[in-house]
Amino acid sequence: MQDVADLAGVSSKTVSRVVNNEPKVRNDTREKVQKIINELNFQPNKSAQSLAADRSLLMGLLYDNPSSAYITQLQAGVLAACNSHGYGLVIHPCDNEDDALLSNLQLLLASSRMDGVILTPPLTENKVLLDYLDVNNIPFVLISPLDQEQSTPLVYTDDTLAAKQSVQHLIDFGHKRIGFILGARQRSGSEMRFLGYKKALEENQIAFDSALVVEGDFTFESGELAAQQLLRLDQPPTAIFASNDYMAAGVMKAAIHLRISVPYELSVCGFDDLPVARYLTPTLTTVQHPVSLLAENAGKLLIKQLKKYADAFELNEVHAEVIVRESTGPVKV
Amino acid sequence: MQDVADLAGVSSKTVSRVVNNEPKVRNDTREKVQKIINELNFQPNKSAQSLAADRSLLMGLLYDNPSSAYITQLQAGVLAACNSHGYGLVIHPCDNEDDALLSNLQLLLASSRMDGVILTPPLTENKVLLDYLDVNNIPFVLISPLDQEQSTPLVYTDDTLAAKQSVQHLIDFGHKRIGFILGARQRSGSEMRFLGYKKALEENQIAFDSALVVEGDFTFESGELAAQQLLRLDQPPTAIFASNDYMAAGVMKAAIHLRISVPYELSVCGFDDLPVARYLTPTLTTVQHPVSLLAENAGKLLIKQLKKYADAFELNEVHAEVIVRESTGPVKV
DNA sequence: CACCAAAATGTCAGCGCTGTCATCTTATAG
DNA sequence: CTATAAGATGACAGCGCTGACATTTTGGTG
Repeated sequence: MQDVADLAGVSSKTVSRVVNNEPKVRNDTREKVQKIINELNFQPNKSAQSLAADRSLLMGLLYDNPSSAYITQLQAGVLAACNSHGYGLVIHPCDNEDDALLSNLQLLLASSRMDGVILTPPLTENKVLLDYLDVNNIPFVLISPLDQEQSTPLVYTDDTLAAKQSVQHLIDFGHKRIGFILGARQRSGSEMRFLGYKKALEENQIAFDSALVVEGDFTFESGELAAQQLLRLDQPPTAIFASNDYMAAGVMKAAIHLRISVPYELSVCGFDDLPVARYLTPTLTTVQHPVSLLAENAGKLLIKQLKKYADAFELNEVHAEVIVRESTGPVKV
Repeated sequence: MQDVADLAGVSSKTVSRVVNNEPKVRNDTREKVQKIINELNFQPNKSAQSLAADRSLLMGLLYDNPSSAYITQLQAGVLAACNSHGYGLVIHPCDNEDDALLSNLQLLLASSRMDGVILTPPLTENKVLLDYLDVNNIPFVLISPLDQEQSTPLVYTDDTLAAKQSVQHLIDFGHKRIGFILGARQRSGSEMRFLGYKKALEENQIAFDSALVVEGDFTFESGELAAQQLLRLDQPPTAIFASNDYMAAGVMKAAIHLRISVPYELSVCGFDDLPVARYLTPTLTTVQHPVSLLAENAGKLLIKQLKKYADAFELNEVHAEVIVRESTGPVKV
């Protein structure tokens, strides 16, 4: 830093100002310094910055999610936000059911001194955890919490619209009896996806039939059970919309065992576009969740809270998209 | 730290010595100080440590792997090693084919100042990268590199044995014509798995038939193509061993399309125990790769290099295990 | 018990940066 | 053209720790 200062003919403090994007630096000075910084490829020493400014320049990403595909997308998104703003990322897989969760976290916070954290479901509903963060004044951002009306900073996608669109896709194929498998109650997506299902029916003047709605909990097994229940109805559905891909995979298994051919006798639609969707036979029509983008926005939102002189971010709304593959087709005549 | 020193009646330097596990501290002093540390729940300030000692206490985990399941296991293992030794983890997904890989990495190293890195395939074969690390004196550990005889610190599992065992499992079911789908050439596992296959045949006096060996590249699609080729032989195999689960999933798809029932007419065996193995119908017999343990050992090995006063680790050999599920069964009579 | 080397402990500067506050420069009003 | 405030820059201490070196303590020796 002193090299830069000398070459630019300013004090190291001014270089610091430029590095930290502080105001009250004349534009030509800023440019001059920035030029030298680029030339010398100067990178501020993170440890020194942290020590002097008493902030770690670290953010934590806490998750308790069985889906590794979800996790890697999450990480990729948050990393993108971190990298472009000089933040480091501390990842922390945890177990929401574990009583020691909080004490583990305290240890982690004590040793890493993270400036803020990002929480994903189901941690977003963990009152004890949220209270702890509140009390200790640790800024946080929630990704897809159940309650999206709260005042806490949060990001989420409009699953309702996405679900509606994919049910519409089924309706366009002529389906009228469409089964729906609910997700775990405590996840925000569950309710929204169900709502989208109902909206699609409504818009197409198809009567809602509660017999066609079965509970699930996002696991493969629950999908299989739910499908068995649906397919044994007197008037079984011609299409099933599962609230996630694991349950859709379960539906496929049930169909195979009942010798029901997908998509000729039954259309199946999932949600999330997990890798498994591509490996099933037939491949699964599903909804691509922009997890990575969501996570990036969460990261930016957090940085905005942390930085004194943050750039303004436009956190565009993120859209989910229906991916049509082989598991959906016209209703059997 | 000063609090601890005062309470223990020693200088802060001695506390530092205890914290860093340095020798030349009398045992009773060490215990006394450690007791106060525990009581006060003292955590050394990482930034100050890094700044003063000129090391970041950070290690990097570099990977370019499409499988998110692999990645999360990897991370879990390395994190375990890091957490128990006061190290932080910087994760860095990268693209081995990208020409900018090195320059990105230089940036990363410049900003995070990682003390060492862990590389996974295929980065383990990237000469440019390895040279760069060598030249810049950045310690590294390789996970499952192609060449396990080199002098670089590395960890790997004995895929040969695991493959041999699962082929034995097929032979025990009475299979004699067993197809084998090779993995990508440049991955260490490919050759070892093939070797295990050949060894199993040999030990059971089954003649090796090159017509039963088909190339693949670890992708779903290549598995499907390979299976089509195998199943259209005049004397098709009664079992197929695929070098990973994605290809095994492709085999299942090919079987479904050719109306060959698994496991009644064809047994299928995968490798890696990826999540998809559980979601296929029938569920897939495969080999569980102890990736997490492997990664933990890699982390420990790296720390050993980095720490001046490292504890000694016993890096026990890690064993892969055959997981028998539904996709394998007795040969059809 | 004096002596000495080795072991144990302490002293203190300084790692590279930022916060605080002092100083200098500029723009604007009168 | 001066007065004044706001804007821009600089000087310097100190963040919490460790490395180098100084000092004290210990235990073994003759």
